[in-house]
Amino acid sequence: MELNELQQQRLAKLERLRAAGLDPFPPRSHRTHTIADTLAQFDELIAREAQVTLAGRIMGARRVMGKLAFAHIADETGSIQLWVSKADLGDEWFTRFRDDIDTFDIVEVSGTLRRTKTGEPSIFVQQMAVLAKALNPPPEKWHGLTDVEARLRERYLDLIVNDEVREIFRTRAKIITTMRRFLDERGFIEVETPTLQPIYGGASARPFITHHNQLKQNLYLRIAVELYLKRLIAGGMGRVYEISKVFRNEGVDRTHNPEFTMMECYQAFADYNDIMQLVEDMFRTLAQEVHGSTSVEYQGHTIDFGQTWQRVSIPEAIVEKTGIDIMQLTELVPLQQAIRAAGLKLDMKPSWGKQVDELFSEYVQPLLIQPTFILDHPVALSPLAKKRLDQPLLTERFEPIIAGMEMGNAFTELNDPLDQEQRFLEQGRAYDAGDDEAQQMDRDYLNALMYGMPPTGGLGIGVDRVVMLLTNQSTIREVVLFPHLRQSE
RNA sequence: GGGCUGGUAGCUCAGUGGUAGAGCAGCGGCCUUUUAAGCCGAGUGUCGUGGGUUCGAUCCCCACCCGGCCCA
Repeated sequence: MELNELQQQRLAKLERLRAAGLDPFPPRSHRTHTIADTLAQFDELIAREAQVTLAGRIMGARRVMGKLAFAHIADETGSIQLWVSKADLGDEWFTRFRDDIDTFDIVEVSGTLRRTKTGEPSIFVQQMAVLAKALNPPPEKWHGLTDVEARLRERYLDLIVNDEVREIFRTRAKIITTMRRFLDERGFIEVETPTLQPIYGGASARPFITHHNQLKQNLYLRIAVELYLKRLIAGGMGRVYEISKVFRNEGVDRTHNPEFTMMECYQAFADYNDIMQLVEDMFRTLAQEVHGSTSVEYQGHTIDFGQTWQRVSIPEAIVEKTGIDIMQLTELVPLQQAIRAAGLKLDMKPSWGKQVDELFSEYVQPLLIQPTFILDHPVALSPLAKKRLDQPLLTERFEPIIAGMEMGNAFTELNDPLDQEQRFLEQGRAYDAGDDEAQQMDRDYLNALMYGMPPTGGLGIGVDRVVMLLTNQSTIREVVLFPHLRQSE
């Protein structure tokens, strides 16, 4: 191990502790109270002159003044001041605290509780022990650790010094717990389906490929959970859900990480209208649980989950914002001509469906701040969704959009195996034509549908984006503990 | 992938074609009510990496690596 000067100084202190017969990494702590419990019961503990033993990391500066010193320790529940006097602690340990114990060391202290003259709750330390010597020094005490790259590469340090980061991940856990309880209470059964899949499907994305050595078989990391969950619906499980990582071989930006957490749920004998209701209820519940209110501040906007969401079909929304009527321009070339004629700055796409998607993503989606269901996606973009009976070019599909972000995807599931086969074949043609996000033919899934799958509503929610929304973060990397970064060495 | 921008001490940052700086932290000394404690003293480096130009490069040029912001 190559150590810099500061690390070597700390190592020398560690060796001095060992030389004095102390274990710098003893196997266990003997704390009697967490810091939060201590503070909650503070006056009562003072009244009966209780001896408490607390454990935590020394945070901030140690303020040593000859025969008296102050410091703070923090555990996972809070922080408290140490009053360290030579008289109480004794010469040997006072000197040791001054010379061989550093900021970031994890220590155990025993003593009684009092307030200082400024009223700050403190433990008057009579005994001290080292629980874990820190060899790495802390970052600067006033500015802290702010460099984004350093924070993410050493997320553990970020968590030690940045309270708000720890708070984001507490909230993330609460969101997932609440989501799970919400679904459990509605009779959904949580299931686990394969991460390693011989055929990938359920979304338009490129997969990661891996290899099973013994089977001599290539496998894909799942890009979605969808097709396995619908096999379960065909199998008679009426309501199922899964919360799991999915993997998409795509770039990294403000709203994308190559692995992310997806919640998917499917409900038999429901349609996409029922699912819209479910989404409204779920987000209202999440906001209420996290913020105690149905209204949420996000990046300067107040998002209101207290009322029914707006519902706008894609064709209507596009006409409204751009004047282009995709229902009148149902071929690629005329649509692109209209886009040029309207002077819109837009990439030209290889198919009508992709062009509609591009038009929507650029000129409509960013404007949708309040919770909105965007409805009726083109069939060409929705190979797993049921067609609208009245408009066969469109499907019974919706995407929940909040703060300009696509939060998920849902539809009335296509359960006709013959139509599904045609859709897969069409996807295959798209793939051959160069669309590397097109879906694969899944014969086993068709086989499941051939036993009959009830009319079903399904939903996928990007959990990370929900966490962004409810923790007011503008980038996904702030809500993922270890977001993907290139290797630094 | 493109444009802009950054990488200098453990951290936060300044800086210049002529032997590299500050604050904080750390180190030595003094100090029994501190809260970014105070006072005195000494030290800290692959200036992202590799080439090039130059008498001399951290600085100028080129390539590359790793970030950030914006665009695609």
